Amino acid sequence: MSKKNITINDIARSLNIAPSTVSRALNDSRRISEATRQKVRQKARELGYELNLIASSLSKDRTGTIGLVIPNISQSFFSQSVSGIEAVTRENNCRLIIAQSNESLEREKDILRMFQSYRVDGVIASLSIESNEISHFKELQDKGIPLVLFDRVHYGLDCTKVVVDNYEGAFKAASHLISSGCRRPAHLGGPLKNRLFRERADGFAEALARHDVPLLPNFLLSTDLTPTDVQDAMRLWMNQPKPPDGIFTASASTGLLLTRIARNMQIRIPDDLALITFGNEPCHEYTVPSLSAIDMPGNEMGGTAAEHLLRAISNPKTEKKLVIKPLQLYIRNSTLRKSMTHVADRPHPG
Amino acid sequence: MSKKNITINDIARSLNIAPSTVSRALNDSRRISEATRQKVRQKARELGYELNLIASSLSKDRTGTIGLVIPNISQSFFSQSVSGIEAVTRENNCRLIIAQSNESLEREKDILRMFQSYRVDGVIASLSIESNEISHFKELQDKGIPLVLFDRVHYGLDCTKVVVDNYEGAFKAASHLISSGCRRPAHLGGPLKNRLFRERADGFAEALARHDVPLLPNFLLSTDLTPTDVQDAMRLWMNQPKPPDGIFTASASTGLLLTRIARNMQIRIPDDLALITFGNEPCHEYTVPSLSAIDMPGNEMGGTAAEHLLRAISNPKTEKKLVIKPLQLYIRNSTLRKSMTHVADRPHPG
DNA sequence: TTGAAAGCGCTAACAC
DNA sequence: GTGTTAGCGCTTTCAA
Repeated sequence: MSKKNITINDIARSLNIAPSTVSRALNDSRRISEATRQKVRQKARELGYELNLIASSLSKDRTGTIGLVIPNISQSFFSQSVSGIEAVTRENNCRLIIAQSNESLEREKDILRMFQSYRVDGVIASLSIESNEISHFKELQDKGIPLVLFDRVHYGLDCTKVVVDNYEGAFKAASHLISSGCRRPAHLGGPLKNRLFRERADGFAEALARHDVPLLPNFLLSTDLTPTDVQDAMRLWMNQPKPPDGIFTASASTGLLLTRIARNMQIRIPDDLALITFGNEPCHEYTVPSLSAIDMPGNEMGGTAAEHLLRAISNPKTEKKLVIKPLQLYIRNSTLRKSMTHVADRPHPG
Repeated sequence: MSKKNITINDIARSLNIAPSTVSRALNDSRRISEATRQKVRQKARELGYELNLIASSLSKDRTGTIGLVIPNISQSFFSQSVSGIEAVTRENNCRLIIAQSNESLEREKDILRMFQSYRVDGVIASLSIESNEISHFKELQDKGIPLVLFDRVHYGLDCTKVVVDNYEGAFKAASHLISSGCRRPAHLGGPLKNRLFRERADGFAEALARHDVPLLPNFLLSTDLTPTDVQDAMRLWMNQPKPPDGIFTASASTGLLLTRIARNMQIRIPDDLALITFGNEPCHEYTVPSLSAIDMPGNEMGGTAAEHLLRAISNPKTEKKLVIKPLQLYIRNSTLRKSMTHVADRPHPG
């Protein structure tokens, strides 16, 4: 029973003017008299006219839509990013298509194909774990579609990238462990083929070196951070005569898992083992003890990525930048050791 | 430097056939010879042709896109729903536009307008808290756009709705409190103008009645569930001579808040106070104690909603249904009281 | 089975 | 300022 949609032709006819005039009136063109502008807008409201974005897109060869690919929307970092991106796109009234790669390269390729078919004006992406190969992004760029990467970026792509200083964040985290009294800090890291994890590992190692704390054998692990990996790492470490007294993990979820494993192993945090994670989930405040973390400014990173993309869309010659966002250290109870003051449970700052 | 996009005309020209033939070949029409079909597909691949969905949508008057409005993607229930919906839409190769209302009615209206402009083929929605008024959805339906609601539904709308049995879930939760030994259970509920919260409150009350447990004065509160409300409720209850010995909260996040407040008030869970929440967040497993919950099958609800919508799109005469999904009780440590066995920390079933 | 032609609703030259 | 006209890339009659 769908009422036929009202078109500009309907408005034109009922006003005895040309469709193009209606279009101009509706688009706030300068070459239109105020009188007709009013008249048209009035009639449009009266008839319940809604612009057909599809037709408009086809003739303008711009859809006003940007595509977003993220690995997984349920990680709070990414859902924050989405909010940041949405805020900006909305402000510039441009639409957003979101798709999850679920960490699959195949899916990521599919999504980009879909975006191309959709003729999105630009793409924002955070790479899947599997994406070592990036030809699909290159193809996208070859078609002239602007691209901005954030967080999980690939330096082989010539585009604006919004990242955090993983090295510095890891350095901060490790330094914090040390200043909390840890003398045997360990790092549970991600796959080193990934630059992001390499930087985190390097920052960790450098902090130890800088503070004259020895990096013990096996105390810097690189794994895929699956639950099994985490379990194995803990077993390996805790079965040593002298296990670590502090752990810096390369991902937020790993930290949560660690609290559970530690509890089951009867290891007390922070007394036996301090813990700090790269990445901050809301849940970090609710665990016992609450978890210290390096917080990644998802909202802000998303916003910046979107701003850069919009700029690149309106001016393809826009310079490509590497934007590095600052990281903040949230100190909670998981790194407050015996000797130190206890911080009452409360929401983290900001 | 954008390579011009290849069109079916390019293919047609280079093959010396008509564009319409190319279209038929590409769309697996039946009225095409296998030979030309092959030829065309071959050439298309060769030239790197990608369908222009915009043009296709305009001429078919179907976009193959459905719009999704949810209050907030960062609640795990909703991000699960998104996954469920995505799985189904993807299978039927149809695209998804996601937008968040952020619990704002104004924003929700905006989004629907945007969806109409986009000519989405259908809409799936979960209402914002503010959406008592639903004229914007009625307008959508008047334009012939199929609508399916899930979880946060409005019974004034004539459309398929996918919900859980809130009454029964609350009944289960309260019964569980009672069988865990609570004799003074309380309910921290949401705004009663909202049917969903009314049902939860009713289910709670009924369970008490059924088990001959008295519902004490002020032990069934209706609030907006803001952090302040939760704080106030706890103060009210705990200052009583005989405070509750078990709480059933109407939302998952409220439960998390409660654990913190309880800890600060030196109230032990579950010994002094058992706790169970309507809604289950991943975080529930990591709190100490872990939190018992009524789990809402987000993934499944989303999937069902999507299936129904697709059906309604392909056949507008499809019967509108009320689908009620079963709820599951996850028993964790927050309701395992002194007398009872301790459940080791581990991932919940399933 | 294929081609020719019209049209989806809008925009943008180009005239007047 | 406004109208005329010609597309945007595809689908879909209708003929052949």
